[in-house]
Amino acid sequence: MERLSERQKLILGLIVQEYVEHAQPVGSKHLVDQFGLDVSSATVRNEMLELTESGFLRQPFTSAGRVPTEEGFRFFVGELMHRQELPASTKHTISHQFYQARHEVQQWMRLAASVLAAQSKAASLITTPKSQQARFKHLELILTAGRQVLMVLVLESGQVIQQMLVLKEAFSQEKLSASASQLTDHLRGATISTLTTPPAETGTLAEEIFKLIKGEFQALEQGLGGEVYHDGWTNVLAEPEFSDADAAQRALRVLEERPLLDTLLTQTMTGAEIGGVQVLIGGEGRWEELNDFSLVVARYGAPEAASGYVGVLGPIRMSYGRAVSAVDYVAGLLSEMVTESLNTHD
Amino acid sequence: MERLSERQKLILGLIVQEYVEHAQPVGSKHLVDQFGLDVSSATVRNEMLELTESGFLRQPFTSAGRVPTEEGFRFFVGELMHRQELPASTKHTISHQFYQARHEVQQWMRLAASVLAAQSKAASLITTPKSQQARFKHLELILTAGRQVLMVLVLESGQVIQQMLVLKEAFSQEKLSASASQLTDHLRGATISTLTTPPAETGTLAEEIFKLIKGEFQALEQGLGGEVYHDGWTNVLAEPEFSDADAAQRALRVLEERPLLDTLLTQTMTGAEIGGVQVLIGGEGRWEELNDFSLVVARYGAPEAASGYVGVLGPIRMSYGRAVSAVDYVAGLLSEMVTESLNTHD
DNA sequence: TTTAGCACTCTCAACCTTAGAGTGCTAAAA
DNA sequence: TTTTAGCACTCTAAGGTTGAGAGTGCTAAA
Repeated sequence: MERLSERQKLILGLIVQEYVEHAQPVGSKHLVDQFGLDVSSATVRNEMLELTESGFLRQPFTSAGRVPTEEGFRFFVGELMHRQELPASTKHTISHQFYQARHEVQQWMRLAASVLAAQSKAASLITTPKSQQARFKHLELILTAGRQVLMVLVLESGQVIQQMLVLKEAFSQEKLSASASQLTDHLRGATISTLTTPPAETGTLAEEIFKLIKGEFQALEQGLGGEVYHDGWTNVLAEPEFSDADAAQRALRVLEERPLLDTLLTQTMTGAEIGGVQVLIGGEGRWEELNDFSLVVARYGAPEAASGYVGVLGPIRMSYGRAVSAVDYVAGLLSEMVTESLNTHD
Repeated sequence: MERLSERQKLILGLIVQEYVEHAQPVGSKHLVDQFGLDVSSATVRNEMLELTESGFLRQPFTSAGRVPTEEGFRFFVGELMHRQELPASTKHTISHQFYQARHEVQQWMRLAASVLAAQSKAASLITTPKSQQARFKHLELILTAGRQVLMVLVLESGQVIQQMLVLKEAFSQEKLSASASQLTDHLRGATISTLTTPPAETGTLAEEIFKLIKGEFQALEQGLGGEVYHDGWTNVLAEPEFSDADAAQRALRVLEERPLLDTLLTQTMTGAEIGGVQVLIGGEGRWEELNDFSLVVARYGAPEAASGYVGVLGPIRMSYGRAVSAVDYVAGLLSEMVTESLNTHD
């Protein structure tokens, strides 16, 4: 891939900008008129020809204007784009809302989905924070009936896991509470790796519960079972690229086929730091569900504790500047929320 | 509205059946050929003319076949439809899956959404069970830092509410546990109406917590804060009536605009018993979001305890026989789950 | 290296035409 | 009285044609 001249970069950038706004091929004359370039349309045409040969632009048909290719968008995002920060007043309002919702994870999630959809004008996707490194904090056992017990497991991340158990034999509430408090003392701060030695002799109630907790931790480790919050699909269906029913279906498949979303996220985010925003443009040839679409994702959370993904799905000609900063900002807020709830639970 | 002859009912029924299957206007000749009627197409035409005049059928244009009107579908659902029960083997598989998911409300919900979408071939919508009449069961207070405390509130419905509190002054974990167990004893089985007398002298920790619990119950009473699980939008986007982007948008609005869904549900279901399936066809003139769409809803849960809504959204020409029995069956299963979790928690 | 000029290509919208489906009506048949 | 055959009529959907216009690539001059 040859090096682009400054003028070529300028023209590519303007074409992306115009195309993002109007969803229509951009012609050389239009470009000169619109931006008052001090070269003629013929010159622009020559540059466009080169950009086309380099693979950054293409013509939908012989005599239409140019449209950026996936490659073109990728170059734009990588080198040309400048972030469009949210206005300070908007940020202020948003963070205030988050502050008010600080007690309820559900509420952050909904709020984050809604804010992100509104700011990026695309569809937002957010996974619940999941303890990569679940740390034990507290255990309660509540007798329900006979051998049935409700186990409430509190993690340091603030996550509460409830699980109905059927024990091998019946115990009184006193016995259960005693075991729970014994285990709470013994396991405080334990992670999956330090969760190897049972706290008591084999065959006891405590050992039985211990095994169940361990199972729960293992399931958590695999990242199974999180919810996906989302919003803004109506935004995105208004875009012309979704007027094709098939396109809309492909996009929604990302939401409804959980394994697809999981591989999409893990493969896109391998190697990315928490806080780093990744942009997946047009499926990169590997994900045909994302043809014509792009995904802007970040990971949020507290390293080594709990983290989730937050992202935006929109047409390939989405406003990346806005999407990236919106995702980044929301990811930052969510990270704060997670960290805060982590600290206050210590 | 005049009375329909048996033959008119037959013809209306067949037209609905054909239209549901092929999404295209049904002509008189086609009807005779397809079903081997022992009258001529001319006779059928005469009947169709009357049905059109009565408002049950309409012609999209002068010389197309007939399409059922909303009124026609309503008559069909009310008087002609016979339910298409799920095969016993399918039911068996489904109830087995529910049994395995019985411990986790999240999992029922996901499972129910997925099953319902698959069986009805439409989009499913399920609200989490909400305690109409929240009954107190158990309280835990877990010290986190300083004056910050995690309150875990368990309801008899099995619902667990977690809430971070900041107390007016700091207490030890022992003190908190004592208060929690005191309140648990005092409030066992209490509902919002019996939640009037504080358990202790004013100014104590217990009284402070009591007020918070009361606030929590009041929020619950208003039915605020439930999640909506859903699935099968990709099914429904494949239907021709959704190929129009605007139509797809209108349908998704039902999912994303929470107040819309709430009024839709409450207004449709007023007066309906738990277990009764309601069918809202084409918005009935009141809901323009539902033009061309129908909603099949039931309420599930345990009366006087916790209940939610389960329903299906599809094109107006959906297979009502299948949708109604699928919704009914899933509502029944969910009711069992709720009831069971209610009993085991007593 | 840039630009004016120009022939060329291709789409899109508008218009026309035609085939065919399905009707409603009429008058005869049952 | 009800049913049916026959038929003229209406309207759509699909296919084809046309012209305007947009935007190009090339050439040759600046």
